[in-house]
Amino acid sequence: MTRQRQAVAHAIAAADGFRSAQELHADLRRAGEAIGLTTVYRALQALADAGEIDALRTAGGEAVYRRCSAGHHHHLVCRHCGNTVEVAGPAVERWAERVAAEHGFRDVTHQVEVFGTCARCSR
Amino acid sequence: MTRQRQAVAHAIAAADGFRSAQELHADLRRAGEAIGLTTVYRALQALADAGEIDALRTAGGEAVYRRCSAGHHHHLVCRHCGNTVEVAGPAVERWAERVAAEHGFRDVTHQVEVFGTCARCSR
DNA sequence: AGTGCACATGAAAACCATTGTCGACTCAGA
DNA sequence: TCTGAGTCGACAATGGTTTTCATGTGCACT
Ligand SMILES: [Zn+2]
Ligand SMILES: [Zn+2]
Ligand SMILES: [Zn+2]
Ligand SMILES: [Zn+2]
Repeated sequence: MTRQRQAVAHAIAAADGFRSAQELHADLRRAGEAIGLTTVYRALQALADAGEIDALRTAGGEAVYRRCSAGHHHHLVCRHCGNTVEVAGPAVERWAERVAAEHGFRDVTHQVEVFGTCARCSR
Repeated sequence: MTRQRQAVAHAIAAADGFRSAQELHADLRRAGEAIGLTTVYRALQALADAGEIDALRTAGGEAVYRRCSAGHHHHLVCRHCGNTVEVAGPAVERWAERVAAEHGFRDVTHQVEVFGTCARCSR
């Protein structure tokens, strides 16, 4: 683990909610870290491959990342401020398994995201 | 509705599963339709805005579209052949509403996709 | 310290889906 | 036929991401 990768891992761990590669790069530079944009992309990809962070794509096509506790769970995301709540969904897990089995599908995975306006932003 | 938009609507209706704008454009050209790529993008966007097709983004950042029956539902997608089954999910709807309400979120939407290997592809 | 080597870095260039521009075209209505 | 609103599409621009490649760095072994 190099200094740069540690810096990226730390930056994403310190951030709340979503951060794009470019934002993280700007954050790190602002904090005085000497790191290239390419390296940030590579570090994020490595972290995502290792399952230590979660990656998804915005409607605009930008990849965004977030730190993510271990274990399977889903997210409730404020579409205004990006604030994210991790939620468990046993009902969804069972539903996904059942509906897949009914249609003969195997090796099932699923993707569930709930978007809304959080209490703070709707005030 | 112009000839070009009809062609796009027809092409996506005839296709099974996902198709990107560029693929549809290639399909149409191959079929002898004189249509520009820009127009395909605009037609797809119009159809998506009208709720007549479903849009989502691949992991590679490409936007893909599929014909989609009216009404709210989710999809069970074969990750090998792209074969798609529309499924209703009342249990998921309720779960999403409840979990959002518990955290004070409003104006809730959700995105649920189930991926697996279909019966034909797992043989 | 010196050498060798595998791997990480990062600036710049390439990539590529998507969007903007703008002149040409279509067609309905006056 | 004139007019105007709307559509089309070749081309250029945009912008996030990936690739390239020359350089740097950590590390084992002497
Ligand atoms: Zn919020
Ligand atoms: Zn789940
Ligand atoms: Zn299949
Ligand atoms: Zn639903």
